[in-house]
Amino acid sequence: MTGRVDSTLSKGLSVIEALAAEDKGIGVSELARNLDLTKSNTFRLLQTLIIHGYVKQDQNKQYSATMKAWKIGQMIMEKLDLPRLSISQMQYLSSITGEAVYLSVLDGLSTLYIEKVESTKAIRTYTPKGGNAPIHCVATGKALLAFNYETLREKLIGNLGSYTDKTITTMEALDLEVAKIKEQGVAVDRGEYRAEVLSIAAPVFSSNNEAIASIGVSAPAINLTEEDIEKIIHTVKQAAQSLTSTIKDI
Amino acid sequence: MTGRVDSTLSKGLSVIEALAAEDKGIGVSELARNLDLTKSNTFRLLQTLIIHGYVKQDQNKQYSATMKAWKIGQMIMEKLDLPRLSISQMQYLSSITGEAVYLSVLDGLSTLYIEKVESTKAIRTYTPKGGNAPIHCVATGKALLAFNYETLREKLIGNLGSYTDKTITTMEALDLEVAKIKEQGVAVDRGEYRAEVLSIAAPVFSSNNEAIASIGVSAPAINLTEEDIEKIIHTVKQAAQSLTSTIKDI
DNA sequence: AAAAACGTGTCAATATCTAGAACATAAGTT
DNA sequence: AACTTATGTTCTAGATATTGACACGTTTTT
Repeated sequence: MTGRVDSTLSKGLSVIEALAAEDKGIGVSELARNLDLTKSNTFRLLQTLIIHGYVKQDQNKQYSATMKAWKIGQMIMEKLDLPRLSISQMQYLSSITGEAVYLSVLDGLSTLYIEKVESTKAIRTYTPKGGNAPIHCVATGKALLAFNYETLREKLIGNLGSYTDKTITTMEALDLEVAKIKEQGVAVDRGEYRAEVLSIAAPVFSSNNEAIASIGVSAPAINLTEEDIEKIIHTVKQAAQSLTSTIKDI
Repeated sequence: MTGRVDSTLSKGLSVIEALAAEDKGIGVSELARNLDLTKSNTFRLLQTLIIHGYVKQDQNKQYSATMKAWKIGQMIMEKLDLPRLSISQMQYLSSITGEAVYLSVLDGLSTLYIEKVESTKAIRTYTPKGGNAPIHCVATGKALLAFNYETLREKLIGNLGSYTDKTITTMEALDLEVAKIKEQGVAVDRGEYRAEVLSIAAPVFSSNNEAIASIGVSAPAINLTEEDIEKIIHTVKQAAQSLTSTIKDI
C-alpha cells in the first residue's frame, strides 16, 4: 500500500470544505479549532487559497469561500451537459406523471440531484439543485447502486443507515434488491427514506455502458394507485432508455 | 512579505482545475506534462484528490474530475442566497417598470430563471420560475454570456438556434453583440427569442468579479415606447450594480 | 486596567514531499 | 514476433517545504 496522501493538500481541501459549509465568515482561530489544526498552519493554508482565488477575507478579517469553486464546478457540469440532454425527457415525464422528476448522479455513497423538474402540483419556491440522499434508500440511488455494485458494495458494508422501517439495512437484503433491479432495469422505493414518499427511477448509461446517471420520479405515496405506479415504472424505464440512446449518439 | 504559498496545495488545486477544463479523461503522464510537474508528483496529488473525492479514475486509467467540486460550489451558491438578496431590487424594478422582472443564472447553454416578480400589467409575457431560455437570444442570457465569453464561445459554435428572424445566428454577429454588451454593461433583446417580446438585462458580479447572475426585465414590445426602453435600460443597470455591491459587502 | 482572545509574523527542526530511477504492462513499429 | 516506446505505478534517499511553538501588536471582554 503506497497510498499515503499529501497532507498539505488534504488540509487545504478541508479548509475549503469547511468554509463552504459555513454560512458566514469565520476567523483563523475558530477555523483552526474546528479542523484540529494549528493556527499558523491554518493561516498559511488560507493565504494560499486566497492567492488561488478560492477564499477571500472581508474587512473584519473573517475568511469565507468565493465563487471560484462554483465556477470550477460549473465547468465540470457543463462538460457533461447531462441536464441539457435530459431536459426534454424530464419534461415529458413530468407532463405524464405530474410529479417531481429528478436527474441524479453518483456522489460517494449518495445520489446527487443535478436537475429537477418541479411537480406541477407544488407551486412553490426554487429548490436549489445539489441536494442528495443515501444511495441505498431512494430510487435514483438504488438504480445507480445496482449498476455500479462491484465497486460500491464493499463500501456500503456497515453503512446502511436506517431512516424508516422500510429501509434496507442488511447486505443480504441489499444483494437481493440489487439483483432484482438489475433484472428489471428499474428501482422502486416505497417509503425507504421518507415514510410517505415513493420513488421510481431507472439508470442512464454512457457510451461505454457505465451507469452514469439515473432519472426518476418522486411522489407522495398517497397520490398514487398501484395501477399508476405500474404505469410510471414503464414510463420511467422508457425515458431512461431514450436518454441513454441520445447519449450514445453523441 | 510573509506570504509564501503552500506549493503542495497550489499544485493540487492546479490539478483539479486542469481536470475540470479537460472534457475527457486524461492520463498521469499527459497531465504532468501539461502542468509542468513530475509524473510521480502528479500521481501522488491525484491519489490525494481521489481520496477526497474530487477525482476519479475510469477503467482505462484515465483521470477526470468528479461532481464534488460542483457540490462544494452549490453549497457556496446556496449560502449566498441570491434570490433573497435580490428580491428588494427586483421589486423596485418591478414597481418602476410595471413589467416582469427576472433573476437568472447560467445553466449550460441556457439561462435558468431562479426568481421572478410578476408583471402588474394586463398584457404580459409569461415565463415560469425554473424555466429557461437559450443563452444567445434573451437579455438575461446575453448578459451572462458576454461576461463569461471566454469559456462559452466555443461551445456555442454550431449551436446558435434560430427562433425569430431577429435571432443572432452567426458567430461574427455574436462577437459584435458581446463586445457591445461588455462596453455598455447591458444586454437588450428585441424579439430575438419571442417575436413580440423585448427584454433588457444586466450582469451581477460576485466579490471576485465573476458574472454569476443577471437581472432583467421582459415585456411585450407593444407596451413600450423607445423612450420607455431607454429609461428601463438605465434602471436595470442601476439595479444590477446595486445588487452587485450588496453581494460584495457580504 | 487588566486579562483574554484575536490575527499575523518569525524561525529552527524535522516530518513531508519531491525527484528520479525502476517496475510492470500496454501500444506501436519494424 | 521481437523490439521500441509509451504508459501507470512503486520505491526510497534526501532536500526542503511545511510545521508548531512562541512572540507581537490589536481588539474585545472582564
